[in-house]
Amino acid sequence: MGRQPCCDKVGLKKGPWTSEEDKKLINFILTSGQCCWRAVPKLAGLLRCGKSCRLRWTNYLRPDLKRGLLSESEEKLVIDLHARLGNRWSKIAAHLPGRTDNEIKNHWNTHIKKKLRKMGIDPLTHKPLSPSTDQIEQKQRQDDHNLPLPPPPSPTVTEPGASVRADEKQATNKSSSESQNSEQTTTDEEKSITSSGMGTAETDALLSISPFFCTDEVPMIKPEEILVPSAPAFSSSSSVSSNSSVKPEEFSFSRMDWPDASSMYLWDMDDFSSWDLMCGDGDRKLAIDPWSQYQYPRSSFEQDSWKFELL
DNA sequence: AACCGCTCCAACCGCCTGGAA
DNA sequence: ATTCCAGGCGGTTGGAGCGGT
Repeated sequence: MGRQPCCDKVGLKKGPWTSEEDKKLINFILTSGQCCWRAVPKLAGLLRCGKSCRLRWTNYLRPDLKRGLLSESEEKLVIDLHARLGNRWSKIAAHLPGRTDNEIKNHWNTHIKKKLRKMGIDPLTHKPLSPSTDQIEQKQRQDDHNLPLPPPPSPTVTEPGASVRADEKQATNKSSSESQNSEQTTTDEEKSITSSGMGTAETDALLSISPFFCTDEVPMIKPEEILVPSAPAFSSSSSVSSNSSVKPEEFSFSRMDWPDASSMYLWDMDDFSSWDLMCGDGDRKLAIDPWSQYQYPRSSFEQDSWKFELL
């Protein structure tokens, strides 16, 4: 028996979200809280499936999201966590306030993997690339550059047609199964991983010896500037959506400081500069323009009765 | 200016999991 | 014990943006 689709897909919109849709979703979530995602599109007046709404919210619209490239320290933490947890991005994201699993996954695939390879580190095993792995990586680079491949070696040496991706998948599965096998220990490991405890000795050593591991293109965000929400309703992990019924009263924003106004290029100001949704009751009002936290001085957000907590 | 190739990331897809009935 | 459902998760893809020619 086949699984039912998560929603009736007939007539539903797909693809990039418009600012109008974002507004509707944000307005709905902030006024009604996160309830049954399947019901959200209908209640919010969106022609989207609930899953799409959930992803849009958790990966992009959540007010506690930190934007921009990962900082050096965050990258190190991701590398360290990946060495311990494998491709369990949501678990990794849980250790990086304001980051989503999707974001970390993308950053891993587009930046960190390459850096590690340049450093001669296998991004799957976090160990120095073996000669055989080197061959695979070379093949990968050839693939990347669309160079013609040499004829496949004998099947006993390397699986013909075994792409790096398949290889990675195997490793990922292996990693995953290993992780599952060691679920008990993983939990313990996770307990031992904290934001302040970033970087295993190996990772630090690798980072320090490599001339290639350059994070200078990354805007620095000081760890002490990272704020986690004080209300449990908005944990930084992607599992936040499991918390149901977030009421505006329970909102607390993390502070996302940007070095200067030039960082605002990240936002499409044409889309959002002009709207100003408000919610709340009585005197307690909250500007729910999620971007406003980047546009206004922090003091703008400390003057109301909303809770903010600086770690 | 036009084309091409590459990079990056938002969004989608399908499977998995846990809880309720 | 079984089925169904909603949410979560990880892998993959499509297209916008950018730089090079």
